[in-house]
Amino acid sequence: MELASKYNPADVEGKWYQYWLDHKLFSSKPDGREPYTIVIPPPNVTGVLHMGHVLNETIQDILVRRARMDGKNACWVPGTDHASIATEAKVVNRLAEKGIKKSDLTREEFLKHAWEWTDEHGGIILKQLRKLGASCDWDRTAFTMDEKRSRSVIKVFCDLYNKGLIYRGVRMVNWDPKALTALSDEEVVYKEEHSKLYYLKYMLAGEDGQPDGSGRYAVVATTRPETIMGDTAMCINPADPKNTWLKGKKVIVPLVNRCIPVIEDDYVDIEFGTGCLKVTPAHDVNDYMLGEKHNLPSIDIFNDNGTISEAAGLYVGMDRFDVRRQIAIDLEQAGLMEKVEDYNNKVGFSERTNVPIEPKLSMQWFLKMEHLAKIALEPVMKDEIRFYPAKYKNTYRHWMENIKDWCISRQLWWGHRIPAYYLPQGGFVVAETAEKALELAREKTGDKKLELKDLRQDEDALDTWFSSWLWPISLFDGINNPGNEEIRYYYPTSVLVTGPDIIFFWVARMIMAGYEYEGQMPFKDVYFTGIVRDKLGRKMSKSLGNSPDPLDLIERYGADGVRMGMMLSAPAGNDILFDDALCEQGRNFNNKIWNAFRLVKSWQTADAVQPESATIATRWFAAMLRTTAAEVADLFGKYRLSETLMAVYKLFWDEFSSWYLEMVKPAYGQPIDQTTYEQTLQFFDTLLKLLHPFMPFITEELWQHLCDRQPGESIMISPLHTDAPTKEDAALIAHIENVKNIVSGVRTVRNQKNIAPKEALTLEVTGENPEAAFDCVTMKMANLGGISSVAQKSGNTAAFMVGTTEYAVPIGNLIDVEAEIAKQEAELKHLEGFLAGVMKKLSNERFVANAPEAVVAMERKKQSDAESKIAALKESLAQLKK
RNA sequence: GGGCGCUUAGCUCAGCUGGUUCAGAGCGUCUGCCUUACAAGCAGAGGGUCGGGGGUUCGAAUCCCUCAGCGCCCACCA
Repeated sequence: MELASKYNPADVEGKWYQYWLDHKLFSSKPDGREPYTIVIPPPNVTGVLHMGHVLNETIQDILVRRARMDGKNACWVPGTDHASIATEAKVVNRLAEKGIKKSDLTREEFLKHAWEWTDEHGGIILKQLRKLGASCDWDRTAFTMDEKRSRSVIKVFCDLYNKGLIYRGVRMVNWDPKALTALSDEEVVYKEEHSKLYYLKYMLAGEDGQPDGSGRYAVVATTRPETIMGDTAMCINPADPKNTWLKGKKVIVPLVNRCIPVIEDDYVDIEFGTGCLKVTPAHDVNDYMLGEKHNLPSIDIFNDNGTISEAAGLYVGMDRFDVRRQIAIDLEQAGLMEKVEDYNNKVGFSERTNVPIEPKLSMQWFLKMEHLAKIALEPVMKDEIRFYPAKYKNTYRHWMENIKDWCISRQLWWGHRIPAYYLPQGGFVVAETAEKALELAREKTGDKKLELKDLRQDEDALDTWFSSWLWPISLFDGINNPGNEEIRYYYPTSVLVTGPDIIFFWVARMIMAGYEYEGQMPFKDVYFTGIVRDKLGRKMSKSLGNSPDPLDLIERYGADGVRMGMMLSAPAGNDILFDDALCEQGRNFNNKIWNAFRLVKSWQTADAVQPESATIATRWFAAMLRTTAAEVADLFGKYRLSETLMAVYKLFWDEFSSWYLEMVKPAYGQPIDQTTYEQTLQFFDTLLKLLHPFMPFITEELWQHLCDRQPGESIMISPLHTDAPTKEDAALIAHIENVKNIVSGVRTVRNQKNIAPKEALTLEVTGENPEAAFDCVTMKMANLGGISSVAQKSGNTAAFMVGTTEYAVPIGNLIDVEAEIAKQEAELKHLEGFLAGVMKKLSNERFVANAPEAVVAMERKKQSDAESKIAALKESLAQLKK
């Protein structure tokens, strides 16, 4: 078999992915094994793969693949989200391009377009995931709006309604004037804006003031002068001395000339502006509260699209921002504007359409959250559900403890339609189907002649998250079919991998639904990833053009290379500074593995006795492997994946390739003994398995080549088994660590003296040789002709220390006495300083008295070690100076 | 305004309940090598006193206080 000297991912990735699919290796069914379940955070159905997905899905795939090799029944369920508002916006835009307005279509016609769009673009992202190597059980692919999921949503809505947790009412909500729908509080993003603070004159009514600006007036500071048409009161703080004169008065709204009362409420901040607040109950949350409290009328001056309504009387039909500009001019001209100041304030924007939201009174459906928050808080605080990193527990608690009711209705068509049916005689019923609704309606009204056509279903759809929050349950049909085999087996899921930005949108609500509908947590662990940024720390964005196309990266570096690049810098919860160079490192590592494999497979075997150096090498590497495998298992348990990868990386590159393979490598053209060869293949097998979760493709390719495999065999389902490290392992590893240091010492001498690696040297050990048992390894690795113990090293040597032992390489006339003296004197100085520090500690009575014995003993050992090193150095220097 | 987190080598980060191998890793840098697995490589080297200040302690990167800078989340100040 011929292997190219460079690994080419394109040759193997597609092949093995198909192989895994063909042999159904991703599929999972309940059985006697321990389940390991992950549900994918469903990407938007019409979305395309971006770097955030790559991070998230790579982590999930690593966890799932590892669990599979640990002998668990791993099930990773894929799917997509209908993303109500986002998708509807896309469809609306697309129709607009064709010159079609949404308002010209019926609901049915619009939905037909939406489904076409979904069928056309839907699932592209899932196809892209396959390129990454994602081992999802594709047969389970779900959609939040497919039949089962939809039925679950409707059933849950009805249930919550019947429990009295869902209600309908007129409330102040966040209105998106572009999407023409209400939003939940979580969908509003506040941004700092440079705006103006306008100081408006409100003339006193009656004898004191005149509408033309002469006479007495009060000044109100506002950022939104365009809302004055909705003013129904002015409010002052009763404790505000500078405004007492206004008590009980009436003022005139500028331009509008409406007479409104001055009310008093300690809500008003005396320090802000003039201490006078205009009250617009229809267009500000706080004003709404004031309006309720003081029984003020409410004038809704906006249309749904943000233009001024008839009710305003002025500027009718103009856009809200145009009015702001115009009214400032008009106020100025009327002499009713005292001044304008620059001002920074926070403005709420719609998360999806990015237009400023308008607080608006409207009839919406709400879910009461108090009960749900209560059942969901404790399990997280008590670590029954563990957050990684744990700091998000605080965030979670704060939200849960300050929770408000969830506005779940959206004035959209793309989504789950609210199953409420209005009756001709008023009122409504809530039922899972129209037929059941009719039954209920007949019961409720006593009118047996009611027909389906008499009922009118609510036009609104549900918030997208009202389906996502059921995801871990609905994927196993636990809502429609409670207690079924799948839900019992796979639920609760093992871990949720997601970003902290959706902790409220999704994570918290899934926990609520989990306890409400399954009586237990939806997942045991939550792994919060960071945000993927570019190497300068900027968020990736289309406008900056700093977001690489994942598929392009895969083409350049291979999927394994990209996965590794991503994971090299991905500690849980920290932002990821992504750099192509990391993928390059990943690709290089692939190549390293590839070439190590080529070396091993190039060896011819012979029926020969295993050399002692190889015996030691295999014993040592076996110890190394056990030790690292244990470390890896531990790190996996803590979700410290980048560290896990680094541990395996170093094991393969440094320990296996640079040390082990060199230790056992036969001379050029020579065969290797059978024992060592088989042992090496065994090591390779385990190494590939340790690597497989991180780099599935190359490991499968090489594992298949490692020995003859049967069709259907695969590394991804072959168990990873390693023994626990032993005490002897640690001792052996420590010895070889010394050997490595000795070898490095000799190599440094070679480097400094320009001695070719081929030229054999000899080594002198002053005094007893502590690593004599490993001399054969030292000799091979450092290319030494011999190692001898001497009482005193010979002249013309380059010396170095390992531990407390002095080693010397005779280098004949290559010696540079001056340089050698300088080097040793520098070391001597350093050691003397070190010893002085140790002595200071030991001469401190309080240290000796208070510190634990072991610590004091350690200092004593440091002292004696330093003293013996110093003695050796002094002797060596004396000799050099002769 | 409230809360959380961060500040350790040029870069990205690890250092848990204070004391052995505590000043580390990877990358980058520098030097020498095309040595028949790998130049996407090999061998070697240099580099920080742990943001500033104070405190607790026999002993602090590690605990406490404080200052500075950065980041995130939440909040109705018009």
